[in-house]
Amino acid sequence: MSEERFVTQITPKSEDFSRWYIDLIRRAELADYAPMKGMMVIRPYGYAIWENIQKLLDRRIKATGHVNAYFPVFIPESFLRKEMEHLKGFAPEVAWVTHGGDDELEERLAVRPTSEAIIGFMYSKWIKSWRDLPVLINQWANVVRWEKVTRPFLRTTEFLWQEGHTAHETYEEAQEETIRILEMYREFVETELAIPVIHGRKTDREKFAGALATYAIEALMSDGKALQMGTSHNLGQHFAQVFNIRFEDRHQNLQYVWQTSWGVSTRLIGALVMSHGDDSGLVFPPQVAPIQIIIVPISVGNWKETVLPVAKELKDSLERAGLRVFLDDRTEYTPGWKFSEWEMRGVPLRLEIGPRDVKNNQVIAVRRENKDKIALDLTGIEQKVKELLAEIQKAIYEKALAFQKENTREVSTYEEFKSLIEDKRGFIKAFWCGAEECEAKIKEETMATIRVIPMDQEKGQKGRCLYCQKEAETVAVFARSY
RNA sequence: CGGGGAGUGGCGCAGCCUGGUUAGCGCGCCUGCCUUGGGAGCAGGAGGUCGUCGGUUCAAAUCCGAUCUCCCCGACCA
Repeated sequence: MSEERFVTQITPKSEDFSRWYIDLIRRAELADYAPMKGMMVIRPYGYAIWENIQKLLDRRIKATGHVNAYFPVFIPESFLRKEMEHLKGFAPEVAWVTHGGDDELEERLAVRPTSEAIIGFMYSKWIKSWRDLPVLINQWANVVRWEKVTRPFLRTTEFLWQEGHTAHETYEEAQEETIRILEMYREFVETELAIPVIHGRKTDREKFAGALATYAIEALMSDGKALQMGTSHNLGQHFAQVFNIRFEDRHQNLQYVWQTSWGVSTRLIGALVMSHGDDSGLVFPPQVAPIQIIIVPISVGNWKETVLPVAKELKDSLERAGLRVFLDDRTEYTPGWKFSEWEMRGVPLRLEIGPRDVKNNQVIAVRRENKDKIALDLTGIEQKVKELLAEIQKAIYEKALAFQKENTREVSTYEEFKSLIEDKRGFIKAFWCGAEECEAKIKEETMATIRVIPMDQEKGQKGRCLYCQKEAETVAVFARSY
């Protein structure tokens, strides 16, 4: 029954990818449109994923010495204006508060598009000595950017994220932090979200407004387009100079601090959908799945007396083992209906239990990602289920990795590049001379951009620039992107 | 922001061109019976100021204008 489609309200992925994406998000109740342009409601089933992401990432943020705090949602216009390069980057998408009640404000307030400015201001008050450094603060918050084109999770007017903001004594320390976080994001996304990424530096054209350098993790969605999943910026002393964040160093010299900032957002949820989902619906990796195990009792005969008590006991014991379990004992739906429904919602493992299974002291386990069925003995099932979930997590990652590898290609000629980007998309590795002009022309002619310049470049490699044919030493990864 | 398409019970649509009593259909929902190992069946039932505002008309889902929202393709964008 592998090719049968039980869920008919969702456009098949192969037919229309973006329609599939939107249908799925709404049908699976991850999110729904709000009545204001570009805004959405993250529904409980979707928010549960965010909570799992928060929990798993926050743990890592704290483990690397950071602490959480919260800064204001409003930022005075003059603060943003202090840093023109930064403001220019954001100006078109800033939402402004002009009135408090009926009274016009003396100064407009920006609804934060990001918090460098307000945090920079506060840091200037808090940091006086090298003994105050480093400052390692993270905040979980919402931000607003008035985007023209919006899509649920991928780009919405308001979104949730975490933003880390650190201040250091030296450039080297700040750079180390920038890379440490990039690596933390890479490990987090690959381990917990089961999405393989490439990581590297952004070109000047693509970097954060006001940063010295921006690094990013990028993943390939299953339609062959790239999605930026997290960024880490070395801000240098730019904001320190603007907001006068100075400290007296170990040799009694007054110096500007070196800063970083970094973030990931609810876009990660969109990435989960687009990386792992299939024609039957969502596929969630167990680590972040809102429900890891769905128990479906097979309702035949006097199942309420025979099957249901065993199912309840199974649920309790799995919950005691620390698993997220839901027992679907609704009588108004048939087992078959429930199978399809929970597959659509991406639950990684289904346990079916009927009278025959009760008799045999077993359950039928069905994996979401490959639909394999196996019988599991009820005795000691907690351990077996945990192992199975770990296997599923790994299998989902391996599948995505295989896809990424298949769709990462190297080219040497521009003709080859153009035809690949048109038919197959995916990541394309090619030499680039470093000129912004070549980058711009390629984008104009093919809609592909440089996603990152990978960290792991071979030393001393030489080739010719994809566009201008001049000698080049840098390989860049190109793709069409979201 | 430019070009194109679309808004009709919860969802998917028909009706609109050519205005005319009661706005249909499928799915879903409710009640009952019967069923339940891959989205069961039968019977009965509820639910819509046709996105919103205004105009034309004796009469507007239908014609005209404005506006909001969504989708697609571009431009823009950490």
